[in-house]
Amino acid sequence: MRRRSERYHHGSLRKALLEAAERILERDGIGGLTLRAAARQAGVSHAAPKNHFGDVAGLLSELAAAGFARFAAAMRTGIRDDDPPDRRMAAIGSGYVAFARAHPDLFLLMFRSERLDMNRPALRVATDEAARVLSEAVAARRGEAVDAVLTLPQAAEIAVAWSLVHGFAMLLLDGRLKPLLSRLPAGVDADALLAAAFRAIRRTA
Amino acid sequence: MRRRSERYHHGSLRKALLEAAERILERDGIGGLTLRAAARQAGVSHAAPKNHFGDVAGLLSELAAAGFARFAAAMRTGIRDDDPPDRRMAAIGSGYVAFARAHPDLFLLMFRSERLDMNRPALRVATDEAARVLSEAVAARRGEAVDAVLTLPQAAEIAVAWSLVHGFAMLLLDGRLKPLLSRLPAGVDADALLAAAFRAIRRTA
DNA sequence: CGTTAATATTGACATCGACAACATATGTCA
DNA sequence: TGACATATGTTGTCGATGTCAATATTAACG
Repeated sequence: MRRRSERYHHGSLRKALLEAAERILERDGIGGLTLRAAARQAGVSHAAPKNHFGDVAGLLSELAAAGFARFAAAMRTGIRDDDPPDRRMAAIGSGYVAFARAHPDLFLLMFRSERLDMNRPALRVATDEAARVLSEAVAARRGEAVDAVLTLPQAAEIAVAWSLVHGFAMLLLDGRLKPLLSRLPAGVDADALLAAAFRAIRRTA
Repeated sequence: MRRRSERYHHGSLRKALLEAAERILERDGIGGLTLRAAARQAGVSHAAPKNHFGDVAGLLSELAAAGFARFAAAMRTGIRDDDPPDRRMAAIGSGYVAFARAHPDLFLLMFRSERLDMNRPALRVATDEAARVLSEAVAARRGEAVDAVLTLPQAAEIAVAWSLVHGFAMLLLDGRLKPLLSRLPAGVDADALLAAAFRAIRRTA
């Protein structure tokens, strides 16, 4: 048995390519993540990824799908079953933004539809799972069961919660909140601003 | 005097390239907008844009700057001076999302920091101008003057309003709200959902 | 053991951003 | 007016990328 680097067949190239891709994402950002770069990082030829992912959208979509699975798990870990609904919502929202800040390039990739293939089953499943976290929390706060069909007020409450945390995360990652933060007293960072935003919403809800 | 297509010097190539770029953006989306494509569309050689914009980030940044100027103007046109503050806020928010829907690819470009050069003076000026629209409206609603330094509640209110409309617009453009909309009664579209979201916020504020 | 399918490599092509060298027009100043 | 410096465009090239076709190697399975 030859050393792995000399073997013609890798054995688990699919997983290796996904790990390579994520490493590149962390190191070089979204711009550095190319098919050929992933192949290099995994130590295979430039055309090897084609067998496992088809095209570049395939690789990115599978990576995004794995990201959404971890994303959903991260949002759930912050909540406890005996938390009051309001507190659960805030915990989920904080988890949403915390994940975006912890894995900024992965998060941006996950929401860059133009480079993804939303028809990939893995990606659909993963996005649905993540969306369910928020949807269930809103239903619980309203004291209603989760149903296939939504009322407009239900949907509006989901849209408000989701848009708020998503917008905050995107603006933060894009550096657009910097001018706002720089006009605040020293020591007030993005976390404090988000917490204050939650309070402002709560006060009026 | 030769016909324009035969002239060596274009005369107003900078403007022509920006117009070409915007047309490509509308027709082919962000992925089709390249330096060479803009040059082709303008009828000049592939290296001509270099003299006016330096690199690709330069062209995209100038295009984004022009977009932000129109964006700020669009948000302002919806408001009337005799409107109550709450109504002004809603009008600005609607204008925000309406612009994103009317010019989706331009909007996405405007917030894609990785492809922009935020150090370009024109872009800084334009983003500041757009941010001021929201900032002033929040100050007016709170009955406070616009000041260089912000209190945390002021900033939180700006962050809430901005994040809400920005998140809604981004999720909508990325197609992420489709599952939510499909679970709503027939006839409820994105506009209705946004209006309901504003009502939900207002009710608690 | 032999055949078929899966997996990986090599080589090629069109396109892109960037750069260098060169061509042409504009404008300025003596 | 005329020469010269500068701004504006063109051509050619380079390395990198995604994709495809052709080929080589291995695994799977009867």
